[in-house]
Amino acid sequence: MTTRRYDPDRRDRIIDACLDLVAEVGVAGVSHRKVAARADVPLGSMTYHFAGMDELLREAFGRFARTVSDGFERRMREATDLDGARAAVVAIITEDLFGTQRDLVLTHELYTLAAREPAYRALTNAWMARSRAALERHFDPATARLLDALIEGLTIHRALDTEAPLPGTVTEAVRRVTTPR
Amino acid sequence: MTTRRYDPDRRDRIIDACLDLVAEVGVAGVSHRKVAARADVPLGSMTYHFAGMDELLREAFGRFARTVSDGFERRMREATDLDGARAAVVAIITEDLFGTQRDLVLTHELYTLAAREPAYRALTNAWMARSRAALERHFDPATARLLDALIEGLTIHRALDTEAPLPGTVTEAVRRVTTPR
DNA sequence: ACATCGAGCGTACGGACGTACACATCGCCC
DNA sequence: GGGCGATGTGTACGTCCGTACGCTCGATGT
Repeated sequence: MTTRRYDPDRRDRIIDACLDLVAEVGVAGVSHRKVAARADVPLGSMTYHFAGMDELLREAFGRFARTVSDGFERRMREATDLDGARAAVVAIITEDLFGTQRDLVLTHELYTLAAREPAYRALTNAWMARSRAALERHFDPATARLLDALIEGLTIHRALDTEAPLPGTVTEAVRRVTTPR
Repeated sequence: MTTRRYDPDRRDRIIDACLDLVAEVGVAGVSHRKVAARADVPLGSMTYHFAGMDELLREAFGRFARTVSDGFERRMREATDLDGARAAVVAIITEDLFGTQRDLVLTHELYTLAAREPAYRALTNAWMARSRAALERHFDPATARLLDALIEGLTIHRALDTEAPLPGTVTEAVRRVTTPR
């Protein structure tokens, strides 16, 4: 029989399907049924593995945040000196985060949830704490904080503003912020 | 008779009710019925005044963006010199935007829509263009751009990060970004 | 070989949703 | 004053939703 009984990755597959779906149609557009179809699991599996949509979303965004955060940390770890660190920050802004529509959308969906519900804020807190810690390998705490905010803002504006950015803008921004006086 | 026939503000009331509702339960949680109940209009009015939820949301967020943008512009217009402008930017970050949970949530809801659907990106574009123009009363274009991004990032981090900000952080950030070398 | 048990599934139910459309009510013009 | 477009409303329909729950069937121990 081709029954699928015993399939230990099922739970993971559901989470991944959920993330994909959120990226496509937004939190507003997901339903147990759509996720189930996308993950190719029976509807009943949804309530079996997750207490409700909220639990599923929290796990999905937890995974997402961890993934992005890992990339961030790697970039910063690979930088060996101050200029390298600056370059890494520029790369994060212009390549990593701007790169895929998917990550952009998911990030905003998460922020939106976090803005309203404290449960999700735990995820954003952890994420930001990791970013700051990674930056503090190379910069003093106050600068790390500013840099983190700057990364956020530049990323958003690059994504949500069709106006072409002036070349060198990002590099210049990083230089200013990382230059105390 | 207490019939409500002729009530020219009805359309506006619906839009306001929609914004309130979005702030409370998110775009994911709004429905024609809930908006109608909140605005105290019959369900039929919804489809009568708006072609669909999308049209309503676009109008609602258009109004919201314009309102916030007006405040921003006023702040910048009232500043008379460079230091005044810097102080105005600090005030925007620490008072205006961080002030109310409602505005925070609505901003993110809008960004989320804009991240996925180009139709909403027109709104964010216009908003950002106005911000930049207002900043350019006092700063050169490149700096205005950076400042705008910085405002964005600092606001978000203040809102989504429970870690208490170091005092003077914002002031220092604005000083660094507005000091070319 | 087979009994048992619990993990996992399919289905069916009640409710909320958006929308279409027939109808009520109004302002206006004669 | 009374008929008639235009404006606005109530309702009913089909769709899709989440979840509860009884049943199936594979794994395991003997």
